[in-house]
Amino acid sequence: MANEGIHREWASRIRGHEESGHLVESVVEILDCAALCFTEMGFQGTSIDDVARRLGATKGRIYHYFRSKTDLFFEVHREGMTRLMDAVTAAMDAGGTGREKLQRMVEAHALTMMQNVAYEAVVVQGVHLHRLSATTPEQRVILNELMDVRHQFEQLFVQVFHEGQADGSVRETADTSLAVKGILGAVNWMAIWYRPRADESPETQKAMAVEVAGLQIKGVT
Amino acid sequence: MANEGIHREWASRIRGHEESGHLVESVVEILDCAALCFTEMGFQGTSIDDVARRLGATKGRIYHYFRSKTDLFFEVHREGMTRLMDAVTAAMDAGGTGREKLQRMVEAHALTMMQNVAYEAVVVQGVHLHRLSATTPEQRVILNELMDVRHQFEQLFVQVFHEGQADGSVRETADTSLAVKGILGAVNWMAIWYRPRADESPETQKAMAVEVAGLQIKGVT
DNA sequence: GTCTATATCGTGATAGAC
DNA sequence: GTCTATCACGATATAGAC
Repeated sequence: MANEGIHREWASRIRGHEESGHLVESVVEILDCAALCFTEMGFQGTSIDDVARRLGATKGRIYHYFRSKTDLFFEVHREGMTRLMDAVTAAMDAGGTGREKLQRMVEAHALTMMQNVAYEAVVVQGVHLHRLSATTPEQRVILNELMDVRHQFEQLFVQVFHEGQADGSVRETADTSLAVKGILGAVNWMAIWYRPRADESPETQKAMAVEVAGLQIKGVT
Repeated sequence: MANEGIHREWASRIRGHEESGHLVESVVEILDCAALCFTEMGFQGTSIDDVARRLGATKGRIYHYFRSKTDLFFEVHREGMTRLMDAVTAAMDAGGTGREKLQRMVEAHALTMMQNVAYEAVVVQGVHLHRLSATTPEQRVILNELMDVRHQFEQLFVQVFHEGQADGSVRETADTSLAVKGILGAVNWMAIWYRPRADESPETQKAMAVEVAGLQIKGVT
C-alpha cells in the first residue's frame, strides 16, 4: 500500500485512548453516537447532552475522553477520512490501467460512503467549516491536518487520472482538477441523499457503487 | 416557460415586504449579508448579531423584516432555489433533443452556482437540515415547500432524461434517478469548492460551466 | 470511569425610546 | 424604520462525589 504512510500517522490519537493501534471500545461507542447526532442535526445543532442521551449516559463520560465538542467532531471527521483513504488506496494499489484503477477507486469511494453514511456525512459537513470553531492552536493543527488529508485524497485521483492519460485509457481534458472535482462531488453527494434501506443487501450496495462509478468514468474516457 | 407556474407562487413573500413582484432593497441587503454569513459559518454558527454587523446595523433592523433567524435562513434558501429554478427552466424550454436540453440545463445549473455562490451554498447546507429547527407549524410549511421544490427541480432533470432516452439521444441506464443524482451532485458540489477569483471573467465562468456539464453528459450518452 | 451539580457565558428574541 | 437596552434560556465546560 503505497500511500499507507501518508495518513496512518494521524489516525487514532484521542488523548492516548488506544490499544494496539485500535481505538478502545468506549471511544468507538462515543464516536458512533456523535457521528449519528452530527449527521442528523449538524455540528452546532448537536449538544453534548444529545450525544450523551443517545449513548445512554451523561456528559461526564464524553468529557472524560474528549476535551471539547470540537475535538469530538474532528475525531469523527478523522475517522471518516481514514476509512475513505484506506478503501481508496487499497483499490488504487491493485494495479491495472489508469482507467481500471480509477473505476475501482471511485467504486471504493462510493461503497465506503454507503457503508459509513454517518461518518462520511460528517466529513462532508466538515468541508463547510473552513476555520469555524477552531479556537485553540491545537485545534488549528488538527484542522489543518484534516484539510491536508482531504487534499491528498483528491490528489490520489488526480495522479491516477494522469496515469490514465499517459497510458491512453483516460481522455485528455481541459482541466484535470475540474474533472476530478466533478467525480468526487457526484460521489460525496451520496452522503446527502443515500440512506441504507432496512433490507438492503451488500450486493445491492456494491451494484449501486459500480453504477455510480461507471457513469462518472464514462464521462472521462 | 412551461414550469414557471410551478415555483413562482412560493417566491418572495417575506412579511409582505415586496413591491411589484420584487423584494424591497432593504430586504435584499439583509438577504445578501445573511447568505454570506451562513455560507461562511453555517446556520447555527451564525448569530443575528453577525449578520447585523456585516450589514453595518443592529438586530433591530433584521427583526423588523424577519420573525426569526430560521425564517431568515429559509428566505435565503428560497431565493437560491428560485434562481436555480429560473435558470434551469429557461434552459429547458429552449427546445432541442433530450441530450441538448440536458446539456444546457446542467450548464445553467453550474453557471448559477458560480454566479450565486453564497445563496447556493446555503441551499446546499439546507439539504442537511431535514427538519432541524423547524419549530413553529408555519416554518414546517415553508420547509416542506422548500423540500418540494428541490424535488421538483430534480424531477425536471429526470423528465428530460427520459425524453432523451425516448428520442435516442440519451443512453438507457439501470437507474435514472441514480444517474441524475450523480449529475446534480457533481454540480451542487461546486458550492463547496468554487469561489470566484478576483479577475475571473464571465467567459471563464461560462467555459467552466460548459466543461463540467460536458463531462457529466458524456457519462450518460 | 461515570455521575450530579453548577458556574459562566453567548445568543435569540422583545420592549420601548427616538 | 432603526436603535439601545434587557430578559430568558440553553449549552459548554468544570468540580467534585461516588
